This record gives sequence, C-alpha cells and structure tokens, in this order.
Amino acid sequence: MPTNQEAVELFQGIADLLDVLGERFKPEAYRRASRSIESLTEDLGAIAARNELRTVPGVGDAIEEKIREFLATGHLDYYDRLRKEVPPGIVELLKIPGLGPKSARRFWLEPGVEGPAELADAIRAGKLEGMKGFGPKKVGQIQAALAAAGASPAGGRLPIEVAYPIAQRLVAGLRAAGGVEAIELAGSFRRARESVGDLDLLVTSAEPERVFDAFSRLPEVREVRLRGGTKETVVLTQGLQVDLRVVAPEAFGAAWQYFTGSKDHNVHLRSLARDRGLKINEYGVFRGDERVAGRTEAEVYATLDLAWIPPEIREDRGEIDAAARGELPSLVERTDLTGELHCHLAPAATPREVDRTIEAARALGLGYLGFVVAWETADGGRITLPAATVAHLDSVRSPGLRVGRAVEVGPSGPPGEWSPLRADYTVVRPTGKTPDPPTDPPKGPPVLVAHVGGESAARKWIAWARSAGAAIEVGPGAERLDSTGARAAREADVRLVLPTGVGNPEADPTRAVALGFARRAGTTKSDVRNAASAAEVTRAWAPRPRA
DNA sequence: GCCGTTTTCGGCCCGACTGTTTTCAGTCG
Repeated sequence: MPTNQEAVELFQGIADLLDVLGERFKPEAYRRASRSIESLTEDLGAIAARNELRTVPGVGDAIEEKIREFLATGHLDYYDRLRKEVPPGIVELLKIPGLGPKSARRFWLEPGVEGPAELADAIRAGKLEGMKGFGPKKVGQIQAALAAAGASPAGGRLPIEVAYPIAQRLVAGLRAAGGVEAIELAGSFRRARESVGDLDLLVTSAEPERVFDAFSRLPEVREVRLRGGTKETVVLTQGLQVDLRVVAPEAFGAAWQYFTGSKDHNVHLRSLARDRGLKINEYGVFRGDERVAGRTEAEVYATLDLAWIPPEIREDRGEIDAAARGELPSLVERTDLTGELHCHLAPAATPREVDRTIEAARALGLGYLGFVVAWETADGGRITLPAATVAHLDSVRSPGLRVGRAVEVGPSGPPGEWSPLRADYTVVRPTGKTPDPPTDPPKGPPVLVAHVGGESAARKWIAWARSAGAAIEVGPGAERLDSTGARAAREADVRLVLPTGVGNPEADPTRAVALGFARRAGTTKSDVRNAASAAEVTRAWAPRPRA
C-alpha cells in the first residue's frame, strides 16, 4: 500500500502539471490536499477504511476518488494522463528560482524548450531575444539561476535542530549591530516544524537601512538576493535563505501572525475576517481604512473572537474552531517540567561533573535528576560510569532534588539484568542487534523508552510502551520521536518524556526543539511524565541508601 | 477542485519586489 508521503508527492506532482497546463484554481486545490495529507498522523489507508477521507481538509469528491484509486492500485490514471501531456523537463523548470508556471509554459510553447539544459542552450543561442517580458536583465537572472541549480541541486530543507543555532546567531548578530528594537523569528521555524526551508526574521526599527546594511554584512551571509524598503532576502553560506522584514511597532503583531503562518491557517483566518467585514494583512486588521488591531497577535485574534493560538498548532487542523469555542488545549510549557529522567554523562565522568550537573538541575528548579549509570551502546557494547562517580551521586544530599540512577539496556533481556548496579528505573533502547521491542512486557522498575526514531520503529515501540506502561522520549534527531510520533504516542495514551537539557551543554537546541515538537503534537502537561510532581515520578524509585 | 451561520454556484489571501512595463505580469511567501 502506498505511504502518505507518496500520496503527498503524487498530488504535488499533479499540481505542478496543472500549473504548467495553465489551470487556474485546481493546482492550489491539489496543493492544499497535499499539505493536508502531509500533516496527518495516521495512514490514509486507515482513514479510507473508516470512510473518513472527506474529513481531511481539502479532500472532496474528486480527490477522495483519486486517493482510493491510488491506495488500491499504487498508481493514478489521471496523473499518468497528465504526464503524457507535458514534457518532464518542463516540470524541472519550476524548481528554478524566479521561474514559475507561466514562464515555463511560455518557454515550452514559444521557443519550444523542453527542459533546463535546453533552456540554457536557447539563451546562449539568443532564442529568447524578442520574447515579450524577457529583457536582458531577466534573461541574465534565469541564466545565473540555471547555472546555480546545476552546480548545487536541491536547496532542500534543513532539520530544525540544525537551523536553530544558525537562527540564534543571526538574531544575536543583528542585536549587536544596533538599530534593532524588537526582533523575532517567524515562519515554520516558529511553528517548530521538523524541517525549515528558510528563516523569517521580523524587526521593528527606526532605521531600516541600518538594519539591512548590518544584515548584509553578517559573516554567514553569502549573497543578497533582493532588497527593498521593507524586506531583504539573503542566502547564507550553507545555502539557507533568510528573509528579514522591518515593520512598524503598531503592526508588529499582525506581521508576526502573518509571517508565522501556516498558509492554510492564514487563509482560514482571512475568510473569517471577510465574513465580518474586516480585512487582515501584515499591517493589521482593518475595517474600511480604520486599523482596529495589529500591535500584538492576541489583538489580531481577538478581532475574530478567537483566543490567541499557539504557533505550533497553526496548521488549519481544527485549531481555529477550537479557539472559537474556547477549547484550545493548554499546551505543555518549559516551566511545567519537574525533572530530568535521561541524563547521560561522559563514560569517564568525574564526581565533579556530577556536582556541576546537579547545580544545573537546581538552577532550573528541577525536583529529580536521573543519571544513566550504565548503558548498552548501539552496537551492543557496555559502559559503566566509574565506581567513584556512582558512589558520589549516591551520596549527594541536595534539598528538594532527588537524585536517581538509571540503567540503559537493549530490549533483549529483562531490563537491567546484566548490570551489576542497582537502578531506580530502566531506560530501554533499541540496539543494532535487537531493534524490535521484546515480546514480553518488562518486569521491575518503571521504564522509559529512549533513542527511538523513524516512523516504523516508532509505531512498534509506541505499541510496546502502551502495553508496558512505559514512557517515550520526544525530541530532534533520528533517535527521538518527532511531532508525528509524539501525537501517535499521545493518541495511544503513552506518556511522553521531554529532555530538559541538563547535563548536556551541547544540546541547547534539544530542549527547545523537543518542547516545540511536543506542543505541535497537541501535548498538555498531563501527557508528559516528567511534568508530573516529583513525588509522583519518584514514588516507584528504590529507597535511598543511607549516606 | 473545494467549499458554504450571507452560498450547491461563484468565489478562491494579499502584498512586496522585480523587470519591463506606459499601467502591469509574474513570482514569491
């Protein structure tokens, strides 16, 4: 059976083809359906089996029919027919920055160009001269874009944990340059999407020119792609595009809302506004010429009688209706976290490092801190912290902070059996030898599943965690649940664990990104194991030995 | 092709920027 991702690509492909064929509204309809499927947390096949495809936003009679055909046969006649009408290279042209469907169609129909390479040849041969709307400057841009596309294919999306430190540096750089009053990040970064295609920065400033100049001169900026009175677009050395916009303070909320998106969320808001005789744009909410809101996001939402909606769930997946009914979930906050359950130290960590970590936990106000004292590595090796270090963490008496021990093992044995060390609880991880969950539920102390990522592994381990009463860790990277996995876990009534960042100074993005993923999945405090009270979490831990 | 507390037909977010334009079209987000 085809995967959701294959359906996403199928409908995107149809949209591109329809675009080139000159269709007006169908392409957007297929893109809408494609985005909608992309944000599903369940297989299309399962939804189809329940006869609920029409509940997916953007799916109507025609697209439901096409999904069913695709699920049943693995292909789609309609798509195959469209592909016969358009040379494959014409769709490739759409990927060239600055070239859209109108231009691609004209190159195809007028000089008869059927792909990027042919277009480059046609330009060199002067075949575009005299084409209306394509003067020397435009042709030069296209030529440069074609060359750039050939040199570095796919300017793909960046994982958010990779983009995170880049974004922090850009913000810090702009602040240091001066002239900046408020500065915030928007776009899919703010919505905590797993990957970002670009970064959106929003600034208020009395001196936009000064800010743009400073932005252009940041060390990571490779080229300035465009610059106007209110926005500047640059490309960073590693290829990421960044948009910087300067807005007036009284419009900051409207602009932040607008540039945070998502597109579908904004379109929905706008149609609500229209129904009320209001107009929303990035400058504010207007009744006629009168601005009625715009300084803060909450103000903008309030004009539509909506509560402020957290950015992580602005995907037009029902959050607007929920806000209208006053039924938005109260999403987990950083300050809800009561402790850390998965703190790794270096294999040769000293007692001093234990103390430093405990200090960090105290600074965050955590009520418990579980150190992994022995662990099985991904390739089946075994590591135990130095005896003096383990003895030291047992001896620590820190008022208000309960220190615990965890042992991290593969799923093969009864958890913890191989370890000579007492453990308050067990962390289970898939290993190279045994990536699948054990058939029997674990016996003994409470269990946290960590280092699980990837769609199929996540599915299996969520099912196991459910039967075992275990929790699963959320966060960035291939070894933790992303927002889709977190939602699946939540829907299976499996508790989540969020990293606090304690004990891992390198992992600044980890804590923030994990929290974003959890919120994106609609997670509330009660879904998170390490947001319960310290007493509740540590109740099952072994009694402390006397010092 | 989708969608509906104004609609089952007639709409479909809206503005910045660029280049090529004598008033606008295309692209992008």
